[in-house]
Amino acid sequence: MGDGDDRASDLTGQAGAEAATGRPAGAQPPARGAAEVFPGPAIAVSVDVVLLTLRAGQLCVLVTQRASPPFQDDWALPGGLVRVDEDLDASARRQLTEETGVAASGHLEQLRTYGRPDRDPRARVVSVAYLALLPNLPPPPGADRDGPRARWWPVEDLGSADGPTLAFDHPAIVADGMERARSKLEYTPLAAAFCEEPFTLADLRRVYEAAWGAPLDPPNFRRKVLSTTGFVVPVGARAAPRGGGRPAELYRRGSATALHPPLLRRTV
Amino acid sequence: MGDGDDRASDLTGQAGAEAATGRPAGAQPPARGAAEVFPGPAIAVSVDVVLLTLRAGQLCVLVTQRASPPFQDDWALPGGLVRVDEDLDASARRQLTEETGVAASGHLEQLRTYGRPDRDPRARVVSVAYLALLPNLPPPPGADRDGPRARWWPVEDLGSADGPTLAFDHPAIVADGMERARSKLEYTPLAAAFCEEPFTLADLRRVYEAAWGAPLDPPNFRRKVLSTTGFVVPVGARAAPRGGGRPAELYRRGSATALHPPLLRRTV
DNA sequence: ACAAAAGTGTTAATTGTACACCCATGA
DNA sequence: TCATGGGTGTACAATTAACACTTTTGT
Repeated sequence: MGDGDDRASDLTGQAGAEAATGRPAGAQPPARGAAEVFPGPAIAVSVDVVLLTLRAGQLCVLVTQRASPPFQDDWALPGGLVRVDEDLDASARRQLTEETGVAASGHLEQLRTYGRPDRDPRARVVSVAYLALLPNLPPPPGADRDGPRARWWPVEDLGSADGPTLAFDHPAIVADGMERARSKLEYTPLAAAFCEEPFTLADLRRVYEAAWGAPLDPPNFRRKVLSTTGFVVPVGARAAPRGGGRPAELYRRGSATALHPPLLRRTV
Repeated sequence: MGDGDDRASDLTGQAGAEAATGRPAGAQPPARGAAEVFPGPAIAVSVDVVLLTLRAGQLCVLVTQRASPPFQDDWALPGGLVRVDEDLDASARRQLTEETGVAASGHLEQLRTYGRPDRDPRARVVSVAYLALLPNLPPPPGADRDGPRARWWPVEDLGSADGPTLAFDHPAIVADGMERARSKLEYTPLAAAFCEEPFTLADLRRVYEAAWGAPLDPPNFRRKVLSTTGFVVPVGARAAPRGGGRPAELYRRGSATALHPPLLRRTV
């Protein structure tokens, strides 16, 4: 190992803390912050949340408009610095609620951590990205409040000219979040996270169709879903028909966490 | 949002930096470290690497024995602090090489980030875990050197009484790494990362059998693999037979990044 | 010649796909 | 009674799983 360069890089998970601080690592009260133990320039830790929902048959992502440089007027994911005593998951929920007023119920999972040294021009910031999925929310959350402007953008518009310009490395984060969501639809019952309970099988099918951009055969979809135990459970009631058509049966989310066999996309 | 609590938590990805520093965020040279921009207690960022390999038909993980508290004499994953100007991926490769002498070629991917506030008793450390897969390495890397003792442990022994005690939250990290590897075998050609080139289809099959703990039918496995374009490419030679039996054809890794259709485990 | 491992062939069972058809409702 | 969407039935295609059989080597 080393040829004299900083031993502090050896710390987490193994020996070496006492080399960095100059005293035995074990004989001290638990430190409250890393700065007390590891001197030198620090790295900030933040979370960013990719919140996806389904609105009018389109997959949409929540973004807020930046009020100041860098990337002024561009659009950014909700997020912010993690507090010293705060768990990462809790931080993601907090940022979502504080910044957009979205109740942080629903599905939330860690996506990936982004740490390119130049991803934020102001400082070294490592960001833990989260993926959140919610049913359609009646009000565009956080719009016309005095806080940052927040709005939904259809993911379809993200690359196009009339779409938003995303700040930082958020284009890559959103793309990764989309891909995660799309592929998790295949082998988990996650599609139901986009549906408000109770929902119909057509609601559920439209989630897949919006995410994959291809129509699915309703009869076969129905059989697939119902043959997977624990995907959905019937609620014993029917939806009010809207504009003709037989009323559909209603379901709620089941207890399954994985789909066997998976519900595979046709082409790739 | 806020009722007076720290606006600095609002920083990354949106407005608020100037609130934390007291000057415009855009009108300054790029900061070299977050500490200059965001005062207050810092969070340390580290990487930990779950390095898996196949030895004698058993899936093994590389761990080093801790020489000092906390968790003295327990076993820990190779890892350490990320440098201020260092990319996360580069840091993972560096730690692996410095600490265990393992050439960081081969597959390396980000696994997940672990950030429970109490996961390191010394300080708040957020750790970005990586998963590395390598073919069997002739010498137990880093063994009988003056550095930290490093050795392979069969993952089978991890839970048992005669197995190692893992430090910190490393049991969970290793478990997550195993599960990631096991499921990626299904839908990516990652199994070949465990094989030294050139390899036989029997070598490849043994990877699946070790990871999933169940035998696979050799004829059907062969057809599956060969029918997936880009999984493996024939090298045009035969292996030397070992102790009787027809010599097997040799292959090397192909260019495919995904398996369609996937190679699914029988039961779950 | 026999054992062992690689590789080929064949068949039955399972699963996926396409689409015809019936059901229940609003207009 | 027609249009619309929900739900059932069914035949065909594709894939998988199981295993018999042939090939090529070492002993």
